[in-house]
Amino acid sequence: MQDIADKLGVSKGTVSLVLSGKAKGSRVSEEMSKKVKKMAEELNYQPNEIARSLSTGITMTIGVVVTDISNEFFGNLTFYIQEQAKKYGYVVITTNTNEDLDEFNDAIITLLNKQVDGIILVPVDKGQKIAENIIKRHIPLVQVDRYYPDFEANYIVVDNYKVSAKTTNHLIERGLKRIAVICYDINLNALRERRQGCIDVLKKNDLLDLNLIKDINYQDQEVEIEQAIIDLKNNPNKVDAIYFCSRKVFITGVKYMHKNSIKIPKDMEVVCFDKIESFSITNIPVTYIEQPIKKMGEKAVDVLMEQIRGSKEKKQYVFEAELKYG
Amino acid sequence: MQDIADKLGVSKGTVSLVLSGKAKGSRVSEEMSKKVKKMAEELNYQPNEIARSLSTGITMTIGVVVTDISNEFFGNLTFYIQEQAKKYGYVVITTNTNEDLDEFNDAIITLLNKQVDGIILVPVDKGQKIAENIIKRHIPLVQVDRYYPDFEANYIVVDNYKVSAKTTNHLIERGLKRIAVICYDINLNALRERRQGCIDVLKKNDLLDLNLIKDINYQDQEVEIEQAIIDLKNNPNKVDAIYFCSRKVFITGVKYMHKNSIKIPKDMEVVCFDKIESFSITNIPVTYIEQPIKKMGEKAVDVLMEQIRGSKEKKQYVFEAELKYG
DNA sequence: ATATTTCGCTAAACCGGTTAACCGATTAGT
DNA sequence: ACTAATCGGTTAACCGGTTTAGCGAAATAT
Repeated sequence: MQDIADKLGVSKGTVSLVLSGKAKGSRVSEEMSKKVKKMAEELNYQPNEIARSLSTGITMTIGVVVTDISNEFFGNLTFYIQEQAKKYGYVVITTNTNEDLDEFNDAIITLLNKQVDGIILVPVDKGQKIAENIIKRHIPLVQVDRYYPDFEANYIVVDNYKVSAKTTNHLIERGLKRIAVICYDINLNALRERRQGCIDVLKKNDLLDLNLIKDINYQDQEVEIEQAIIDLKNNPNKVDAIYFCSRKVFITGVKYMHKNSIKIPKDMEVVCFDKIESFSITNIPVTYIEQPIKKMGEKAVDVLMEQIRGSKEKKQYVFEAELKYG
Repeated sequence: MQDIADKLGVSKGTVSLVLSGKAKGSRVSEEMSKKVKKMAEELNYQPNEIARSLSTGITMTIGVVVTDISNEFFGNLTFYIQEQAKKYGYVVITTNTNEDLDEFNDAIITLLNKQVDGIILVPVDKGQKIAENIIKRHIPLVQVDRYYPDFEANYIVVDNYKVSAKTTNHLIERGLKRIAVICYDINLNALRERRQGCIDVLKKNDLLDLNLIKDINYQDQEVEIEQAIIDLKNNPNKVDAIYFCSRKVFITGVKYMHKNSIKIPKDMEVVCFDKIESFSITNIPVTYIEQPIKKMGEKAVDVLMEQIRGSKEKKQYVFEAELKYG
């Protein structure tokens, strides 16, 4: 910028005004604007956005904190967030928590120090205190997929309870009676509601058998899920269906059903919370719940942008997930 | 920082030395260090990394440019890159090209202006000129998955030709004779080599039938893949197997095989380049090629870090992919 | 003709850190 | 006892932009 100014015999300020588009307010002559732009082109000037950020306090960067970007659900969510952010001229820094509190903390501290303009995050169990630091720093924040109940912040989620209840009802109407639920024991509303939605409907229909409700620890899921499957297989009364509360438990669960020669759907039917791209390559029938991932990602960015632009209004969206019959 | 200095009646420089850990060189007394740190704690001081970056010219940020982060392969790759970068204290900005040249260009310009310390990218067809801008700016660069042939830059890839040839040989040994190949028409070595590896082996065994080699346009893949499947089904001489050159063609292809009632493996066998997580939920047997994604991601970061730290030596790694029998 | 605006641009402070040069007071060396 | 090195810190320039206040000249108003 100084180079351009020197070559043209003008001041750095003038160059800045032209190049940042603030010359319009009739502050700089058309003629000078042209000259500056031409010289910038010639010298192949590339702005240093770090300097700009320091000066303006705006980094045009948002932080995204998800559980695990290699997970199909979060990969898709992040993709749509990125594409939408791009429309606003924003760039995103993504980080993974692996459902771990320390990693969640590190991610947030890093993002805050990097001076991101806003953060979209997937809450981690017991992480509310940590998330509050974001609010304290007055950085806009949007929660997706889950949210902390008594936390005054934006969120975008689906109605997990409702769709789980609906799904369970659907299974019961089809004549299935002994329905198992396999769900992470993570104490976050999204998972809790999926589990509870089933349980409540089962109870109402007098079909609840607590032996069929399996809670899985995220870190030990491989072994615990296999054990759950074996348990269900050995249950004296035949189990009719298994409701898997997320795609990861589903994949692992079905793997062990195959391994233990449980035939789908002959022996048991399966339901998966989340659509999996490769359902289309498998020939087992699976009932699944499809979340509007694209809408969620885009809305998360839209809400975040409103907040970045100064809105103080808290937005809390609950989308409907769709039940698809396999 | 100035606040801390004022409260303590010392200079900003001293505070900086302490907080940035450069006080060790016996430049600042232990006593003063303690006081500064304590005060920093009390005031809940959080460094502004943007300011630091402007001053040092180091952003501790790397850029990653992939085709599409929601794709399982790139999602995994990005995940391992992020985890490895974290170990170096680095953060990553990810962007998607969707295999589009303009988006590739935008991504790179954005990253450069954001002053990233290095870039890991998945090349896009015809993008070499664009990628050269990175070199011109003296920003370290590592290509993954593919690379531009006459481009003096680092890369991390697998031996696509070799494993494709090996796979084809394996199919032939098993008695399969009419082997089809479905591959994107993208003019990048990775895809070309996968295709050519098959073709060469088929030719050598006098089994090559060009009608069975299908080239797919990335943007129109849905229709073109379906057409290819129908073509193969209607081929007067039964086709024994289809080699799909990437996971996305595979998923789409198998979907249309189901739709057109082609039984796997009875009617045709299938081979997929890339492992898919949900192979485990499907009961069709699939031979697949597993790339060492984790190693590739980690190595990409390691090489990039070497370059960031000043190494001028170009590193070019070719890993072996593994053939897995379904 | 003089006062007031407007125009087009410059000067300089500022964002929040880093760091090289420097400086006075001790300590060490001969 | 005099010089040199070390210690513990300060000062101020610098990174590369943005932005406000201001200034001389030209245009307009009175």
